[in-house]
Amino acid sequence: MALQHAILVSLAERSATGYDLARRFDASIGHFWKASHQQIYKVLGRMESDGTVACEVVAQEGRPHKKVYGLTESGREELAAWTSKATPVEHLRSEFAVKLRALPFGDGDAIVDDVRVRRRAHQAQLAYYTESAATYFPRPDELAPEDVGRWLVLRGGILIEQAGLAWCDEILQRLAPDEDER
Amino acid sequence: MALQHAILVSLAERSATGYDLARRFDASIGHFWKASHQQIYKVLGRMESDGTVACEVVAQEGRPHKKVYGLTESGREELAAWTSKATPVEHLRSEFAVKLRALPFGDGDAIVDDVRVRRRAHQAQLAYYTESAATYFPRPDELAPEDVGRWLVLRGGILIEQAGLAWCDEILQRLAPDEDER
DNA sequence: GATCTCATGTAATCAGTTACATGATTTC
DNA sequence: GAAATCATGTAACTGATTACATGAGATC
Repeated sequence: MALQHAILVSLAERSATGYDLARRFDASIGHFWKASHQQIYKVLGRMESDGTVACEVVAQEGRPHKKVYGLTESGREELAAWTSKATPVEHLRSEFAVKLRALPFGDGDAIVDDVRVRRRAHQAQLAYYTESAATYFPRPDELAPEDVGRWLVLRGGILIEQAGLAWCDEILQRLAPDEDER
Repeated sequence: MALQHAILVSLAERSATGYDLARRFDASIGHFWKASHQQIYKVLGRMESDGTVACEVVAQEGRPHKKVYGLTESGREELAAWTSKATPVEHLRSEFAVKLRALPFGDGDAIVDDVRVRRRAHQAQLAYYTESAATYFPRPDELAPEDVGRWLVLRGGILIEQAGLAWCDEILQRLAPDEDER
């Protein structure tokens, strides 16, 4: 149940509505932890019962009312406690790797097409991270202490996407060596 | 429901009991797709109902009887059909990245310890893949066609672990620059 | 007139984890 | 005598996805 902790982190950075959180889990923090709005509302509800978050209902003109959530003291404690205990190393789970192993039993051309799609996705994501890094952290050697975490996360994204891209390139070189790697 | 497809691939390579599959999902294919024996038995049961696999009960002396599963014609078709349609690019999900973002709100020293544990895990996994590659594919330029998939999967493992290792090193350099990276 | 944004949820289902259960043989 | 290996499962629970639901205002 790590969505809970991801929400704690996000609310620690800034209070938000469920809707706001859903958007964050679609971008920024969402690049490393996806969550749908349904799931977020459910977990937020439980967290409110637990007392780690609390909300204030804000009425608006011409817009639905909204519930702005923020961390409680207990939420801040929970977050600190979570950082202080080790997170088990997650093993990777790659449907794509399974598919590669299915090469002798399946459709090679379709798999190559799939690799190309994947390659483009890695490329796009890498470009996005690289741009974000240049925009938000133009001087990585002079980071403010509160920015170090975000910077390191971005670096991780970049390294992982580069690895994914390199993998795709190796695969294409093997399976479709004569073709352009567009 | 991709465990189903992982099982199809594994049984296509060689018929097996649920127990055998559980061991494979603990090693080889398990490096890219983990599954417990409980889950495997459950899914195998469903696949038998669906008719993609069939089993033969084999009695043994001094050992429990066993059910040896293999692909049916329909299973082989299903596997081929699966390879022929694109697999959606899975987004990464990293509790570790979330934790890095929690740096300003938590226990920096504990997080550094966590990074060290992770670094060692990546190192061990990388060593394992590298050794496997050297043992099973000493001449990667002269691979038999049926080995290409397994080789490419191994390469992916190596690239991903290298990226993970590099990430850990960058993090440690930032957060604990004076200490030994043991 | 259609689609997008803001804003909240419920219900059903599926996938995965954890705990529980059994029992013989082989190795330390 | 204890632990590991072989071999099979059931049951309860948690986490995540998908489908369904509503409704106003803003933009194209």
